[in-house]
Amino acid sequence: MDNKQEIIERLRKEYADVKSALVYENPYELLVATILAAQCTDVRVNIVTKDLFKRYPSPKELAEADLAELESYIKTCGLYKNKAKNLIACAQRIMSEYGGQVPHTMEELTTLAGVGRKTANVVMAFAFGLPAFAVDTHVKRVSNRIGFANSDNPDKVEEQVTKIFRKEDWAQAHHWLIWHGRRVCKAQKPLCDTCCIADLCPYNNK
DNA sequence: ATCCCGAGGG
DNA sequence: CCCTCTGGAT
Repeated sequence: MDNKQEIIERLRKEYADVKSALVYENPYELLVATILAAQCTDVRVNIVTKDLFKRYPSPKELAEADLAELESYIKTCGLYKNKAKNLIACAQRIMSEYGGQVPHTMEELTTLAGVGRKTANVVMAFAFGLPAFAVDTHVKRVSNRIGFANSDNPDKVEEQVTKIFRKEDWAQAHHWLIWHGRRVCKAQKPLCDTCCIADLCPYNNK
């Protein structure tokens, strides 16, 4: 078993129980929550969406939302002017082009305002169970440190990492890398002393 | 001061 | 490649 496969098995074991911090019932809620999550913590998103989805339970209500009112709901998530405008445009397009249903392909999802490659991959993987791999800042940082990727470009990281993990592991691998990045392989003082793959990691051994 | 489960535009 | 958008947590 080569080095990378051993790293994968250790991550699988270490984070066997973890799942997304953004757990939502349907594609609409996951899509909105993921848009709100840009440059914002998952904890803050979960607080905001509790009230948000009472007021806007489906794309229909969100498409008819008043901009200023929507902004007041999501203000604490940051980047709120962009997000509020995008959310309304996004919901309007879901109503007019997709019959009120969130689409499930990369091409369709990325035509929605505020939805880029990362958000589209999250929706495909976790709302529709499709083989997709989303790269966020944690995934990018950890992948580069452990030698699974060699780029600052998220699209390039996605391309490189998806070749290393088996397709059936993509959804879980996304969470392994996120949780490893948050708990251990942190941006600022990574906890290499207690890391489960420290002996195999190029970043720790350089 | 730095980062957070980014996207869009130049 | 660069920049801007943004409040909150540490």
